[in-house]
Amino acid sequence: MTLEDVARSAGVSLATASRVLGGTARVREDLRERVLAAADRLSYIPNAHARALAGSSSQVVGVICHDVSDPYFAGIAGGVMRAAAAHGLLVMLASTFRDPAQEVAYLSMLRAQRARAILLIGSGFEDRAWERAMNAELEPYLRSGGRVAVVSRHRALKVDAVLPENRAGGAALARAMLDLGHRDFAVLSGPRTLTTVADRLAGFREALAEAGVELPDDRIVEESFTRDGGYAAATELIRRGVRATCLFAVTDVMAVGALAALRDHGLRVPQDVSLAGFDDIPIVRDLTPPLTTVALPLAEMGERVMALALRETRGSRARIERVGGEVILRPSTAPPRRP
Amino acid sequence: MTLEDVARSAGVSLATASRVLGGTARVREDLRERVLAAADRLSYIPNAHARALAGSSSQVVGVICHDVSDPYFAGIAGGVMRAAAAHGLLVMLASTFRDPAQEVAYLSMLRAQRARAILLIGSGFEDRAWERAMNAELEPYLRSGGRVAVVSRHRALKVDAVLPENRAGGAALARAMLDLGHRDFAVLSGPRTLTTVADRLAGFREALAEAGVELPDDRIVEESFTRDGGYAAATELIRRGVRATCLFAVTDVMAVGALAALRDHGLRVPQDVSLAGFDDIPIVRDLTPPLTTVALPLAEMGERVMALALRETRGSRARIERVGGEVILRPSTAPPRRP
DNA sequence: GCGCATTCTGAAAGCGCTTTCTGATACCGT
DNA sequence: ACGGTATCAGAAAGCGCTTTCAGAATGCGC
Repeated sequence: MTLEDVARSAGVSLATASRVLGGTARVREDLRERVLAAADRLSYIPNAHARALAGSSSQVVGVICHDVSDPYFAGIAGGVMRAAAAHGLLVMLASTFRDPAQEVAYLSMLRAQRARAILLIGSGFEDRAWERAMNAELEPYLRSGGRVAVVSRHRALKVDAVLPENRAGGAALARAMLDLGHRDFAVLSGPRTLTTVADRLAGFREALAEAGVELPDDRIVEESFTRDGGYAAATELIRRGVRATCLFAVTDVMAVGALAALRDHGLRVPQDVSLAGFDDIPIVRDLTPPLTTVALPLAEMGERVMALALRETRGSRARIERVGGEVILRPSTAPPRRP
Repeated sequence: MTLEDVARSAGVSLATASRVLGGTARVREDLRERVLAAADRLSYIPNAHARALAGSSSQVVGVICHDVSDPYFAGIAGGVMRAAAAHGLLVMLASTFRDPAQEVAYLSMLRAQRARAILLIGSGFEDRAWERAMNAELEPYLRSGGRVAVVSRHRALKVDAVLPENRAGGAALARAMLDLGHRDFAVLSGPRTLTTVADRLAGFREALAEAGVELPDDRIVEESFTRDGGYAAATELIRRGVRATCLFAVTDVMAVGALAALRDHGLRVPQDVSLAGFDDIPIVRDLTPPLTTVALPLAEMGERVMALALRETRGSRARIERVGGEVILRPSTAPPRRP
């Protein structure tokens, strides 16, 4: 079933049928209706490939994230899909499972698909080779008219970005904990080669330093960026006998694991130790105790990054939108027990 | 940068370059290398549209689900992506946000994209018009060689399917609760027009009936399929003064909301009331108390439905794979308090 | 050293669509 | 009633690739 069939069945030329279905130009009303009727009658489905090839448009945007099944990315992806739907776009979603090489590979595939825009969601890697490879893909893509926007990347790329207030959020959280009276901290960290982690940690540390509180390196445990990573990190801290009154997990997902580990070791939150996370994924308010965290408007971030990628932008420079960073105090943090 | 440029730069014909890059036929070693070198030198990126148009392959599979940001779908989507990556496929993911019309629209878009396979994830709707529209899209797609596989649909569609043991799981859960000594039940239900809900409910009810236990309709509260829906449903039950000793939320996500509602109303789980869910999304084991539920291997379901869609299948009939259904007893359920 | 079978390469025909470009038709003023 | 200007339909040229089809080059046996 091709356009030609439709045209023939409607008794008009191929060009006219194309104009009607594409809405490209004015066509006399009666012809228009005949074409539409024919298309309907034959249940014609246009071939997106032929369209893209001839026209060079493409109704597809590509999204690359670390892992869709992680609530953080799932939340952002939800926002992206909503925005895409509003524009009649299709989304190609790829999970790299945190493998830099996969990310480059997907980028290249999305280029081959002539995606109208490419969104990179989630932390970049501190890795020179990866960075070079990414830029080698991105730069020609941009030059060929592709649009790129990112969430949570470092500034190496000169593209539009939605930037969570990682550093400021970390700092705000630290101040909030200091205000509660805490002086002994420990951090459950993800891989520090991820910019997101580095930023959150840096902000947290700086705010502590400003208050004259040290955060020695042995108070930072580095584990994978998952629930089990959080569990392992908290367990390790306990094993080491670290006597902190407040734990900061750099993501909520890790905090969930940490909470389980603390409970399993007979520590009560917040009576024995306070625990805070980062992201405000939906579930954390339903934990027991509900988790103090730094809020990020996940779905909105997805919508905004999509909007950035779609905006007309001939010549204007990269736009940065900062979001979130507000501390949400919940019962998982409390003043430290008087010794 | 087209294949022609590569061919010219390598000093071979277009056809030869195509054969080398497509791996379609044997090409003399030295020519092969020259083509590869030229492609690399020019950082050639093939045009997937031209490829699909000429060849009729397509490296893309389409996935339609209700909502990626829901942990249930996110988990399955994770499995799908993993399987897709293993086959070098790209995934177009669409969220319908539970709108049947959207589902049909996406199906049509994916057809236009000539997706190699289309996966429908999640409950179907009990809606004749929708069913007709879906079949009208699906049938020609299948006839044109497209592959379709589903997770959790009813049998109206004659396609490969991964079917969670909704009915059997509901029944098994009911029996487990009966074994604990419960006789007074209430159900926090999602829209019963969704086949998934209907099946879980039916299984649950049947098993109760077999034990001579009634589940009157006023013990079933129907709310939206979300955390807040669960909260609302539990609140409504409390408002009505229903004195059940065991609550069954038809999805874990609803159970999360229900747990919050119960706590907010001063009811302890499981001392005052037992609560069970369905799906075993990752978070529920970290709730307080950890939630009894019926396990579904989400990621595996994603991988299997992808495998079904990809298998060679000239002529063979639709294959059904049943998964999950095992009751996981956790502390959210306990014997009822002796009155 | 010749003929034939066997690879392998190149020319060319599409795949289904968009978009000039050209030509036909209708409409306006005078 | 006529030339000139808008409108609008149709023919045809690609978009970048795959894949026949036919022909060139190679290898083999005798």
